[in-house]
Amino acid sequence: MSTAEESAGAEAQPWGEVTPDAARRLLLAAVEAFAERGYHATTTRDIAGRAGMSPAALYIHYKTKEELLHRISRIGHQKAVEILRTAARAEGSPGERLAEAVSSFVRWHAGGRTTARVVQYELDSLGPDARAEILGLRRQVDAEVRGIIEEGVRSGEFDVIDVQGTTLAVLSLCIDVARWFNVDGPRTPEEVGALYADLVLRMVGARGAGPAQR
Amino acid sequence: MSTAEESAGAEAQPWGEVTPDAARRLLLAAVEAFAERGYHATTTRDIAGRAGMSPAALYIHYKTKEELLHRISRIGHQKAVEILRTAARAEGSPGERLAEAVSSFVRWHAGGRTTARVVQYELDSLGPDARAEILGLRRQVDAEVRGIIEEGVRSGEFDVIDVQGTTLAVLSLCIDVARWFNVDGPRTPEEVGALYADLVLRMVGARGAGPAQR
DNA sequence: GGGCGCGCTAAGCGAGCGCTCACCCTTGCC
DNA sequence: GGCAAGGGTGAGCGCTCGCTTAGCGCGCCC
Repeated sequence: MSTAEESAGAEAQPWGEVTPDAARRLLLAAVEAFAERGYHATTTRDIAGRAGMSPAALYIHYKTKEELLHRISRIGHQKAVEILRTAARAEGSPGERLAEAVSSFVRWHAGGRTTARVVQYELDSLGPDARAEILGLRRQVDAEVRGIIEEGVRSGEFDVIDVQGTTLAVLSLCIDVARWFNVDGPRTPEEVGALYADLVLRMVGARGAGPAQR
Repeated sequence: MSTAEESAGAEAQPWGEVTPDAARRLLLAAVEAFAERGYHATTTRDIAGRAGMSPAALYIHYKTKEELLHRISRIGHQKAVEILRTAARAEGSPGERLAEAVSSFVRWHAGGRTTARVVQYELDSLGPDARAEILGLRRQVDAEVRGIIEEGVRSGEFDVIDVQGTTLAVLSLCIDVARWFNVDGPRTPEEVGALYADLVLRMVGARGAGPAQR
């Protein structure tokens, strides 16, 4: 599996596990291109060009253009699950863990916006088999967040009627960051993460949430 | 055909203003196709086929494939502005108007998911001029929601630190409904609208929000 | 009732697509 | 030095794309 050099917040080398160096450069170029123009509008010539290689070089490392997207999507989703799982299994109250889950998840979507865009918005471009595999990872993402919220409800710290609907809304809020976040905009990923953590605590009716209590 | 799906959202005649009948049929076919596969993955032959016409017929009513997207995007954004403006200018407290704005906006995204998908996610497929025009409409959307929140803050009914950031989050939450909503899923557009209105009132710290008080 | 214009189609153009293939370099092992 | 192996390239295949053009049928006005 992955090396244990993981620390919260900092993605050291996101694509370090892609082993032949040329394959990693191609994958990185594909992430950029897919995020910028979308999967279908990206040509294999464009990907190879960004990686400084000829169009044919792509097919030495990947069978098809779709395999590139599949690999990107799988690695990205695994990273998402890992981020949420780390926050969910940390110590602290459900409110603290939910805040940490949301803020780190948002930081990932804002800071690695190119990757997150591909991961979250190009799912439909995958074939049926690949999509089915990725949907399994998405269910894990949902389960981690739902778990924290359920715990908070059980302990009385949260006040939520529709747990599944609220889980969906929380994830939806985080994921949509990848659509609108602008690196040149006025907010840093950290600021958005903090704002969103506060908003989510309010959504679940966490005792002590909001600025009025300070 | 699929015109029946529009009835749930109570949109009377969504594309009534598109005047030559064949042009409207082509536009409707394009909305379906763009929503299903994305703009770049949709062929002009597919659009014409869905409308029951030959590929060349498209170019009698539209100069290019992009003009179709532009028209759809403009009409859709105008509808979005209209929905929010109606709610913003209604009578009632800021909380009541914000709840109505969110629930009707969400109902539109869920009930007319095909249209909303194209409107919200295919903006980047437009050329620079068309995109600039649409971005103007988006600023109006933002201004309507921000206006309600500012009013609630001024009157003391809401408790919000970052008005612009919260506005962004509220709109983001509504818009992302178009990504995940499933017509065959367990929730109706009305249910999602009601849930989201409640969540948003909690986000702005509205006095009296949340189920505990009900 | 003949000419005209409108809405539409069949056929096809040039371009660019995903992908393949024959061949060329380097590298490392004997 | 001989040579196999594998990463890389230039050229190009078959195909489909967005879009164009020549022409057809038919309602309408004089």
